[in-house]
Amino acid sequence: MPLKPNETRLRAPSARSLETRTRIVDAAERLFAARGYDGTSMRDIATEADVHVGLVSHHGGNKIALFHYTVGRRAGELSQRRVDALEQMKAKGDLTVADVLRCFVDPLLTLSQEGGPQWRAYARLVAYVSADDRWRTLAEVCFDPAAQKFVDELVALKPDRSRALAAATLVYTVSALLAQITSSWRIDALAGERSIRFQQHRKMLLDFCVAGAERLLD
Amino acid sequence: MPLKPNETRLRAPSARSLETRTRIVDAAERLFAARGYDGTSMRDIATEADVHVGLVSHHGGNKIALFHYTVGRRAGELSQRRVDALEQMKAKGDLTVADVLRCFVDPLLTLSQEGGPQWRAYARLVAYVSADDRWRTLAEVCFDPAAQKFVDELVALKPDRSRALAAATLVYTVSALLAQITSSWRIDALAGERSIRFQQHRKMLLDFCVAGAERLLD
DNA sequence: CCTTGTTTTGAACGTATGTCCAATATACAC
DNA sequence: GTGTATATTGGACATACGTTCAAAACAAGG
Repeated sequence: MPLKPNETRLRAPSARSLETRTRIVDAAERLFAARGYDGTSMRDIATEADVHVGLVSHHGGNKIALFHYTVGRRAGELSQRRVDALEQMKAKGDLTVADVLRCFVDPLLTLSQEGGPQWRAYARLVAYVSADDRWRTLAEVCFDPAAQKFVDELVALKPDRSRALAAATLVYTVSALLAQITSSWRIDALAGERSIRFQQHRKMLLDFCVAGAERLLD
Repeated sequence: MPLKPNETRLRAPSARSLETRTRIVDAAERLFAARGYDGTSMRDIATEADVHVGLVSHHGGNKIALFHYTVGRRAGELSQRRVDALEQMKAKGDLTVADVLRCFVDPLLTLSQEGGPQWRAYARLVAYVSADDRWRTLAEVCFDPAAQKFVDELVALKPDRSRALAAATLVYTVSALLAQITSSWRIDALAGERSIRFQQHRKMLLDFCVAGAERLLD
């Protein structure tokens, strides 16, 4: 996916230029994730990236193109990790419903926790895009292909159940996953405890979703 | 909760004035729900309400006050319906975990489907506020008191389990509920079916969440 | 009808926005 | 070095924003 569409160049971008590009997109990622599309101005991005305003347009195209690129940049890697995990699990032997959900949930959950601040920001961005109807087609392009594969896998595992049940399972699981990423503080607040450990959160999330999935599909 | 704080009047507002107020807040509710806070301008609201720009400020105060009021306006009624459902269920006999979740989920789910277009918009607004960290304290004020009661109820039902498990149960359930409201089209899309019936969606949601809750709490 | 308080209008304020363009600076091929 | 394509700067553009205010229209009590 090109940063600017129809970009015809005679020379390859310099190393410095590529670094600037990255700084701009990283800044956009953080701000779009934190404040949303409308809450983030091109000037905010320029300031965050420590760069002149015109440069944001020069490297990222107009605002909406930059947003699309920012969302799409890591979408491929995320999907790849999910599908890879699924393939590896399949190679090991027969799949269970729990395996399928784990392969879908774990990559984003782990990256958001241990993939550094940019992946943490990106996970929030995924939640933002998934929640807003305005980005519906963008979300379909970026995330639905992988999601379809996982629904297919669930259907293959439980061929006597309707596809609607598998689809609902995945959507509820995604929503709980994104809630875990964006609102784990809320669980802590309602629990009256201070910052429950990550592995405990992960276990609760997977237990909840696996049980729900088995109820719908068994 | 007053629309404008510290409003000192010598006369009661006229019927026409009250109707204008309602038109403005209803318009704000629709637009804030559809486009978010930053995506909605005061002029958008004025146009949607078919009213002069200055009137929005006059009736609603500044933008943030209007937003707070819009979110808060139906929060009380929603919480009341939830708590009422819980009390009625308790009066009937011993509660189950499934009962508690149903009492929490059903009011918003039913209102969003059968409460008219304004409640449908409000349900989306709740999802928007719940998802965005920026409205964290607003969400706490509007929704946490009722949520706490439901966590308390789960804890009372399963006193040997940690409060963190009950809190996680409720957060995951809320996220799935909001996903159901805002993204049921996504379930349909992944399922490859056209508009599954509301009652079927409701049953899938409750089955999923109840199973997850029982796994975490039993 | 006239007074008084409220609702509505019209229009302006300063500021922020996205986008664009001429200019300068930089990097690289020859 | 010289020339050329790219990267960066500075600054402008029209438009949109939230907010404010004086004046006009309105409602109601005396």
